[in-house]
Amino acid sequence: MDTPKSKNITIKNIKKGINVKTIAELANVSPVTVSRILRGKNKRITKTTEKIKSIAQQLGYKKNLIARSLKTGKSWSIGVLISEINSSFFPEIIDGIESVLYKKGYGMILANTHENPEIEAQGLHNFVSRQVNGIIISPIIDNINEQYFWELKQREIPLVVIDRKYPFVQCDFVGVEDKLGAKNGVNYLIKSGHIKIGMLTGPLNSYTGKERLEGYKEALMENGIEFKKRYIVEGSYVNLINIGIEKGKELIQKSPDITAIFCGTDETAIGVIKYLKKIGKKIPEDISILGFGDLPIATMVEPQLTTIKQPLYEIGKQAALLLCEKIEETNKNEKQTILLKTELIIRESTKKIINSSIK
Amino acid sequence: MDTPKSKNITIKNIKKGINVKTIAELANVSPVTVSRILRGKNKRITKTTEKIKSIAQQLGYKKNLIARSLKTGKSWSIGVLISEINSSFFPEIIDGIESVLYKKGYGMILANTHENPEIEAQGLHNFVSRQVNGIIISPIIDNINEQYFWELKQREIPLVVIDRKYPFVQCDFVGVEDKLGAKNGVNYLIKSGHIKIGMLTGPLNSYTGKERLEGYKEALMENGIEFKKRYIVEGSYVNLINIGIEKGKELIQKSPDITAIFCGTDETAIGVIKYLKKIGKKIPEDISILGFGDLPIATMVEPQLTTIKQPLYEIGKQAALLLCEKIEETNKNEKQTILLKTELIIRESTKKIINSSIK
DNA sequence: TTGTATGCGTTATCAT
DNA sequence: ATGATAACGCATACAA
Repeated sequence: MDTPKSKNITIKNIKKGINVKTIAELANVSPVTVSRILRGKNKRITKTTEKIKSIAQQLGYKKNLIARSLKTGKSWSIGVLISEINSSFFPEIIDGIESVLYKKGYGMILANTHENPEIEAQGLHNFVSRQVNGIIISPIIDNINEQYFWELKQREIPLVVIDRKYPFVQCDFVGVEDKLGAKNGVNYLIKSGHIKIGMLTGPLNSYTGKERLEGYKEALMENGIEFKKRYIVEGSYVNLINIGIEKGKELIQKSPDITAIFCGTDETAIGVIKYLKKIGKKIPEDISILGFGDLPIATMVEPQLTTIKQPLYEIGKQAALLLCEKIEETNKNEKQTILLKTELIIRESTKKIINSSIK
Repeated sequence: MDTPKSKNITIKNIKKGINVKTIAELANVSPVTVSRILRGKNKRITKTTEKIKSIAQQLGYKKNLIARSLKTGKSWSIGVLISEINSSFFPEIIDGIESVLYKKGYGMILANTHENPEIEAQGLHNFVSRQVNGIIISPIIDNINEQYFWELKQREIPLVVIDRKYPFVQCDFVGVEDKLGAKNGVNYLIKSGHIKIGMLTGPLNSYTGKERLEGYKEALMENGIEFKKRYIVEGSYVNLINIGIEKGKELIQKSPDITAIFCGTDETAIGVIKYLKKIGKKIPEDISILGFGDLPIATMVEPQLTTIKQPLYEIGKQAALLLCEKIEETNKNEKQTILLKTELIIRESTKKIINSSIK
C-alpha cells in the first residue's frame, strides 16, 4: 500500500472530514479524478485508480450524499407518511416498502400523522423541504389536505396513495379489493346458511369502511336478502378492541336475532367475540364471526378467526415498485389503481347453520 | 398583497424552482436578505419583511434542507436501525422515538436489518453518507459489527443503543430492567406456591435472553430453590408462536412435573398455551403461564396473559431524548445506561397453588 | 484519462 | 438592516 506523502492534513480531518479534496491532495490528483474513480466512471484500472481507492478505503471515506444531492438534484430519499405506526397494520406494509427501497438504494423517511391533519400537512411540508424523490402516503380519514396533493403535483413529486383511496383527486393508488373481499366473505356466510347477518363497519367516512359495507350490501342483494339498517353499526379505526366490545353489544341489543356478524377489522372482531363470550354466547355455535385483515392475532385468539386476508407486505411492495417506476419514469401511464386480491381464510369462528328459515 | 414587478421568472421556475434567489429578484433585494428574513433573523418588521414573506407565501417557497445542511453542517436527520419492523415490539418504540424527533424538528430515516449483519453494516454506512446527526440502533443478536461502533465514535456521531445492550463497547443504552423484571415475575410465581417452574428462554446469545434467565435464576436462588437445567429450554426471537408451540412441547415432555412456565416473550407464552390446550391441559388450573412484554395481544388471548410489562413507547422516547441531549451537547455525561422499570401485570394465566410439596 | 471552471441553494462572515 | 463574497462537498461540461 502507498504511504501517502505527508501533507497538511490534520488529525481532525482524518477523523471526520475526509472528502474528495482530502484524498486528491494525498494522491496528488485533482478532486474530479477522485470523484470519478470512486464512482467507477473510469473503465481502465491504472495505478492511480488503485491508489485512490486504497487511500479512500484506509481513511474510511464515505460519500457525502447531501452534497451529491444538491449537485445532482436527486436526494435518493422517499417520504412515507402513515397514520399510525403503532398498529398491527402498517408495520408489515412498511416492511414491504422498505424491502424495495433498500434494494434500489433509496432511504426511507418515515412520519406518523396519528390521524392529525396538521401533522399530515407538516409531514408533507417536511418531505418537500428534504427534497424527497417520491412519497407514499396513507391519508388521514377525513382528508382535508387536498391542496397538498395539488402542490406535490406542481412540484412533480411522484405520489402513491395506499390503503385509503383519496376520493377527489386522481392519484396512483395501491390497495386491496375491499369491496370484493367483503362480498366474498359475506357470500360465504350466506352459503353457510346465514341470512340475518350483522355488520360492524369501519368508519364510514373512510374509503375502506365504505367499500367493505358496499361489499356486504352487494352480497345480500345478489342473494335476494333485504338490507336492514338495524343490522348495521358503525365503528372506527381507533381503540379497536374496545370498539368491538361496545359496538358488538350495541348490535346484539339492537338485533338479537342475528346469527352472524361481519366485522370491518380483525381487532373489532376480537372485541365482539370478547363481549359475546362474556354474555355466555358460544362462537361459532351461537353466532358466527367474520373478520377482515388476517392479522397475526387472527390465529392467536380462540376460536381462530375466519377472516379476509389482506396482503399487507405486498401492498407496501407494490406501492414502492410503482413509485420507483414513476420516479425513474419507466412508467408513463396515467394515474393507475392497483387492487390486490384478498383471500377468504376459513378458520374456527364461523359455522354452517342448517335450520335456517329459508334453507 | 404586492404584485411583484414582472421579471424573467419562467412558469417552470414558479412551479418547482422557487428559491431565495427567485424571491430576491422579485423583491429587489439580495438573496441574503431573503434568507435572513425567512429565518426570522431580523427583529424589526419592515415593509421588506412583509413583502418578502408575502412573496414566499404566494410562490409556495419551501426551504431546501439539503442545501442548508450542506452549508450549516447539520442535516436534522436521525437514523433509526432496528432488527424487525414487522413485529409487535418495535413499532411502539418507533412511535416513542418519532414523537420526540418530530417535536424537535428531526427527520427519521428508518432501516430494517432483519437480523442480517451485512444489512446492518450497510444501514450504518448509509446513515453516515446521509450525514445523520445521530443514530438509534437495536443491534442484531450476534453483534459482529463492532468496528462500526468505533467508526461512528471517530465521526463523532452520537449513538444510542436500545433493547439489546452491546456487551463489548461502552455506549449510551436505553432498555428495561430485564433481570429484575424477570426476577419479580418468577418471585410472584414462587409466592403463589410454585416450585417446579420451567422457563422457555429467549435466545441465549442475546442480551435480553440472558438477563431474563439470570432473573429467573436469582429468584430461585433467593428462595432456596435449586436450579435445574431440565426445566430450561432455549427459544429464539423469530417465528415466536411456533417456537412457543414446539419448545413448549419439548419442555413439557422433558419435565412433565412443572406447574408453571415463565416464557421469555408474550408470543412464545401464547404458543405454549396453544400447545398445552391442545394436549388437554387447563390454564391456569393445570399450569400457570407467565409472559414477558405485555404486548397488546396479552389481553386478546384467553386466558388473558399474566406478564411483565415493558414500557416500549417510553424506551423509544427516552432513547430519542438522550440522543438529542448528546447531539445538542446539553448532556456531557459519559456513556450512560437508562433502565426503565418493568411492571408485573397479573391477569388470568397464573394461579396460586395450595397443595405444594413444600407449602 | 485528467484537469479547470462552474454551480447546485443556502448561509457565515465581514463589511456597509 | 442590508449587501457582497465565499464556501459547504460534489459532479457536470468542456477542454486538454
